[in-house]
Amino acid sequence: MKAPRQSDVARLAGVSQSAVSRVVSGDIDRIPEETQDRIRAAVKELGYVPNAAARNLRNKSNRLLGVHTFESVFPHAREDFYFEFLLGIEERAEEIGYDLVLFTSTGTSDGRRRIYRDGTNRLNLADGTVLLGAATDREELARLWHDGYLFVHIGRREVAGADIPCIIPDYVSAADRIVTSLADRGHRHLAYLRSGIEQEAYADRRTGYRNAIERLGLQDRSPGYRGEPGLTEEWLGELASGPETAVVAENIGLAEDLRTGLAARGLSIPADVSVAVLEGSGDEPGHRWDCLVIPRKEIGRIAIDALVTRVENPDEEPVSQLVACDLVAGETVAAPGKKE
Amino acid sequence: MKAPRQSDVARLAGVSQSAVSRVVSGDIDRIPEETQDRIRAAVKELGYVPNAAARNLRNKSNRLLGVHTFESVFPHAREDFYFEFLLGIEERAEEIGYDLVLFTSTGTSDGRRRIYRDGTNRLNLADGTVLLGAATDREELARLWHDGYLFVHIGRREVAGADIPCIIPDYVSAADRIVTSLADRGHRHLAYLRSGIEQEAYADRRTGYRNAIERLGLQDRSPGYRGEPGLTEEWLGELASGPETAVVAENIGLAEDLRTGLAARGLSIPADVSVAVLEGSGDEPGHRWDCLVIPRKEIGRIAIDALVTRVENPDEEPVSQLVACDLVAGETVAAPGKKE
DNA sequence: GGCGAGTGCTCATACGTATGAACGTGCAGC
DNA sequence: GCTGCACGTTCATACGTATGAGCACTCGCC
Repeated sequence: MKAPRQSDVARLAGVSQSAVSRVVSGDIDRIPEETQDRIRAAVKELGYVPNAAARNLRNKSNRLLGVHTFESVFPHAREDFYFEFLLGIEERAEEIGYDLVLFTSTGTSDGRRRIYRDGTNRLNLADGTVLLGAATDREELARLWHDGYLFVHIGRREVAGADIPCIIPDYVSAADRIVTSLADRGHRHLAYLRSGIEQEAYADRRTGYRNAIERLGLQDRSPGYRGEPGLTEEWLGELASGPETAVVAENIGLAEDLRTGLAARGLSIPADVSVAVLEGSGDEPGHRWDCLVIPRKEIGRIAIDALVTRVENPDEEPVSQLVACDLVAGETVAAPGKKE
Repeated sequence: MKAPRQSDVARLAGVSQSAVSRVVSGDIDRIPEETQDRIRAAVKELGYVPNAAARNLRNKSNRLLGVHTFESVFPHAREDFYFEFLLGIEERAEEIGYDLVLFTSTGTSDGRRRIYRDGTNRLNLADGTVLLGAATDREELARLWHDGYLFVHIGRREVAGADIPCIIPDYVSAADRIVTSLADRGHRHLAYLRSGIEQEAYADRRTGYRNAIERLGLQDRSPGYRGEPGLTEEWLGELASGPETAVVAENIGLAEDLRTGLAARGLSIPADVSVAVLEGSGDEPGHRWDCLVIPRKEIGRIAIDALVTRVENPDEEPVSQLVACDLVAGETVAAPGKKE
């Protein structure tokens, strides 16, 4: 009942184990057709299948790529956040013949996931790993990098002293282009509605916004991208009474709040104020925001390719990649409204 | 730069490789605290992590569970079909400290996935595998079983000569209860709307339906569950002119078609005809069907538990499990209508 | 003092594969 | 007939781990 080995096949075919190994793994330069056939017949008869663990031990490659998130992979609240990335990851892995390991064994009781646990890094089971998720643990990332482990991260992550290879949605350019398109529509006075999130992706949004404002000589006064995060009454008041005709919001949640707040003041979108959002809106019901589109599936595919490149050329310097985000027109941007 | 091995740790700690092995794998009965500490310190200093392949080769166990579908795991059209199963699978795997391998390397150019490919069964990399999906390949399933590979299948699958261990949504009972509830509402003449799908899950629906009809002495005349599949004009005609006051449809698609067909004849649901569906309807927009609920997440969890039980007790007879489906009330069943 | 029972550790081996080196054989060329 | 060479095959080993068996030593007890 035990699985047959190469030596079993060899005995049946009347050859040595190494001959079998050569045939099953394709190193057949010096093995005549006839012997090959005999070996293949024996393989078939015994139902031999190679032992992956032994192969891996012998070689050093697994054709196994890891996927690690610091939260549950199949997510609950953040469903659309991960899902599309995974789509691309799976699709590309399948195309190039790699399997995927979902690291779920690293869960702790508090719902977070740790890579290192009692000193053990389970990730080393795979040839390399794609890391993703909002809740990245910087310390672990740094340690992983210092250990020389092969990985790429989806989304930009900066850690002092480490040069993390990332696949980065180009928020800088997207934010710039969104501001530019508002300017093209005639808006000269903008406001930026920021969240409380301090993360590279948000820093990039702010950079892109600021760049465009300065380059185009637009006005971003109060409330401004430098202000306090969140949507306060004070912020709304300034916006309502100020000259701003357009708002750029960091994410959909903020934009929704903004709509409510404006409505309470008798202002509507986009008649009075145009609003663009620096986040993909997906297919949520309700108004269609003017926003950017993160090509998540594409990014997943690129991440796999980048990882495999690293796996196959371990000595080359890792390199981060920018991925362009498209802009999508919605119903929330118009020419400057009556407010002006 | 190469990953440290137990022998490296051993040298540093001034002990033998086997002592290191004993400590890292917890066999410490006869190793004093002090030595353990020295070894652990060395482990930490070198950043030693066990080599999964070697462990697996030696042990035969990996703490790695496979997930194989015969279609793309992260699906496109069938999104909700797989997704909830995966949720449960991941959740449970995390709880019990196993990792998951998504077998994506087995894709063929035609979009299907094969387990066996040029004689190699990639699955044997994992300790065991959860198989799921509508497009199960019977032949591969049989071969897998005959090879003694450890797996469980989500959904009932029968293959001649093999006793496939399955986690089975109890469609028999659910269909029975749906008919019973229709009878309780006063319906005596029912019709069954069948799809063209010939699969165990549909056979079970039909069995449950027939059981209840017979047990309760109800009438299922034309068009009946034995009839031709699909919704034909003829079928509709018989229904419209016959005494039936309720229809049990095999799936949502059929039910939607039925609604359209009835409307064309001036009949509405549930005023004229009550309709219950033998499939979960999810959160689709539109009318809320009276239907059953497949506890997909729960089934995913159970599948993992069943698989792990098999992995840990390979000698025990594999056993299939039924999982009860709840019924959910919608807006499509009422007391027998004016038609009667 | 001799013996049994623990304690702390090491030795040696097996798991299944891949592969460079080596070996034997037959044949062509001088 | 000896050398060189291509061909077909096998030998031997390494990959990193786990573990039963075994060794050396100490302690307690009669």
